[in-house]
Amino acid sequence: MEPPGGIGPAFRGSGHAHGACVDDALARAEEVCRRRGARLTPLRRRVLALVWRSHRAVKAYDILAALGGGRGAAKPPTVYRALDFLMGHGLIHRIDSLNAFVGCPRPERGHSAQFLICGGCGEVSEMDAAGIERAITDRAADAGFALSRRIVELHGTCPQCTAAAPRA
Amino acid sequence: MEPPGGIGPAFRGSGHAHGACVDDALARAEEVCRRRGARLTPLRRRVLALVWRSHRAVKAYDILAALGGGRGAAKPPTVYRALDFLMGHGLIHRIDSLNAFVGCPRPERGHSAQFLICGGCGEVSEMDAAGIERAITDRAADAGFALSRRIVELHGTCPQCTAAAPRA
DNA sequence: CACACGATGGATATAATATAACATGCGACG
DNA sequence: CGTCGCATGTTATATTATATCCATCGTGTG
Repeated sequence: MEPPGGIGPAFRGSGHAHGACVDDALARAEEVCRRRGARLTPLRRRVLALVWRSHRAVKAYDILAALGGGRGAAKPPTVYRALDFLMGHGLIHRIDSLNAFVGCPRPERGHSAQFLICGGCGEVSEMDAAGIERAITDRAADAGFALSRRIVELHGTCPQCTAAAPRA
Repeated sequence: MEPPGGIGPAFRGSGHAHGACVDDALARAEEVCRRRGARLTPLRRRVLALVWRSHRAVKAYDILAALGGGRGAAKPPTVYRALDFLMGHGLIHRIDSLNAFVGCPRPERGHSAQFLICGGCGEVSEMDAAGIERAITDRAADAGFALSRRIVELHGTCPQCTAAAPRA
């Protein structure tokens, strides 16, 4: 079974049914696209499933390889275009500090997320913390700065990895 | 007077004495290195000055080019090594969402910064907002997550560019 | 002085990430 | 049927970053 999911504000322990988790994500994606008249083509669906293979951030070239990087196979633009589409519809997020991508657990809601990124297991957990959001909004307003994109990527160690660490 | 250029929470207008601003930054860097026994060599100093040429984030390969990218000239590792040194001593910050670097206006203080990045003029303003910091710390603690690096990069439009914009 | 050592930077090569530009297939719709 | 637009394929290249090995230089030590 896959490494477990950092969905929701807490990292999850080991036992979660990741298959169902992926299926849910794909179902939500279908729904979102259907409502918007966007086309979740087989390629895009495949890329989305690959992003959801784990709860870690996935690199574009790993997706490329998984699609079959050899001859007659996928080329970089194919992957980047699919990723652009998925990002455009909020189905995945880019983690800039890793040059990598994670599935969004709540694509329905336009949200501005914060990410907890564990350096031990690599899991990425998405939060939508109103307090952080508000502090940022307030401070930007103080500066007269009109916000567009907010990037909050928090690196550290998740509870499971902290517990598993032999010692400091 | 504040150190210039996007320093402090406010963006500055056009007229500031940038030469003095760079000189100050270099002087602060000398001081920081001296106190730590670190060597701000001519190369590193030159790279730092190039980062400070503007208050925008500077790309590694632009620095490379400015050092003389031609024959007999600087190669990528030279630049990246200098940048690593400067980051290690808190003299510059990396802006992950731009793959670029900005000078740190307050290298003396270990701080965790937030960046306002104007999409119009490209200026980057560093903040150290206690409220944002606290919200992040609290929320990470809630999740049992041990923070190491915090990345807060806020894209948008600065007051000057907003004012200059023809209309919405 | 001779020498070892560590820090610095040079040189070569390549890895990793991303996009530009143009071509092809294919379904919708008049 | 024609053609329009979108998705994808194809080729090439741009951009960002690192690995590895080597040369130089100052410093401390025998």
